Amino acid sequence: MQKSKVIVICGPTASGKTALSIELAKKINGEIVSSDSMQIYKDMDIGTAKPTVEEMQGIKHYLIGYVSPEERYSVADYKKDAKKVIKEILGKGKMPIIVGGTGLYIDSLIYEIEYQDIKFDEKYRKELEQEAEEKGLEELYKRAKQIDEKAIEKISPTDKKRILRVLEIYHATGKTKTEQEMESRKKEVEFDYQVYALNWDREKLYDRINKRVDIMIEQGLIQEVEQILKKYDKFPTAMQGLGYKEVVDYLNGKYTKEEMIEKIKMETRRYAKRQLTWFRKNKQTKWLNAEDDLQKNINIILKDI
RNA sequence: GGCUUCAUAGCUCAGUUGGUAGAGCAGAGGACUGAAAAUCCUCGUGUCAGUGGUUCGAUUCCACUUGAAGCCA
Repeated sequence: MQKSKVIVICGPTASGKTALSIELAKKINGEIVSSDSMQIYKDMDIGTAKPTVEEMQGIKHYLIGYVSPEERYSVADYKKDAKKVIKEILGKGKMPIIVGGTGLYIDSLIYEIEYQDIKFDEKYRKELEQEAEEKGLEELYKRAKQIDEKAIEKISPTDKKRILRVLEIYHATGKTKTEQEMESRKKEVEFDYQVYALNWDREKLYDRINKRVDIMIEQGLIQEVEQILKKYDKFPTAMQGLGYKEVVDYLNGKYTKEEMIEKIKMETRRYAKRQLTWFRKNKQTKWLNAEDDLQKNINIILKDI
């Protein structure tokens, strides 16, 4: 049996993914599945540039604003949620369009990465962090190397997150990261993913990013953050979002408003660069010039389906 | 108008007792499997303001020019 087609539209932040995907969805009876690690959260609208109801033009969007900022969310959750939604859309006879900038989330789908059902061990994480603080990271690096020498070859001795992860995987499953990763890619990819990436001339993209940050501030990003801080009291991952952590620092008096705005712009530009590095890795991706007419790019996609 | 100080990477500045120079930031490239908007790695040639002079050799010393800052009138 032939696999169902699923469209994927990725690209750096502020590249015009939202507009393209909505126009495309209107043409092909599609529905949109977000693949954005920050848009999943409730009440974080302005800073994550969630599409507004008006922008959506009646096109159904999934996986946006459905998780509390107090919750911990990971790729494993995303993979499960996204697969469910894609099947639901296909079940209605519609075309799923995956849209977003979180490369890790997109890869979990297009490479059909399987995540074991394990729970996050808050206590163990804290123990490791404390140990890293007291004894130094080298200590943990050595231990991780004893467990999984192959995995550690690719990890820098200063990359705390990945060192901890090697230890955590072993602690939770008794397997090494290397073993776990081999097992995670055994399953055949279920759908026929057609991946497109949007890009701009670098300077133009940076210009769009800078302008977008100014607009976010005008739209009330600072007030949005204040409300979130009032409403919730823990943020395991949500406050890593660009624009959020910087506003929090500003509210704590760490910098002036102008400094904060410049910082958000700079960090967002860097983020866009990292996204491009990620998307370039997939050689099957078709690159669309976002500076071209929207219809022209839509026609390119239409030819493939 | 006079005096003083300064002019070095996109920016802020080191430095060379005369042998053509290096940090931080910015920027670029890369990695990435349960935090990923996170985390981490690599990368520094630039008429040393301009024109002359001294010298084997000047970015460094001298003169002039230009520009900036400060002080005095």
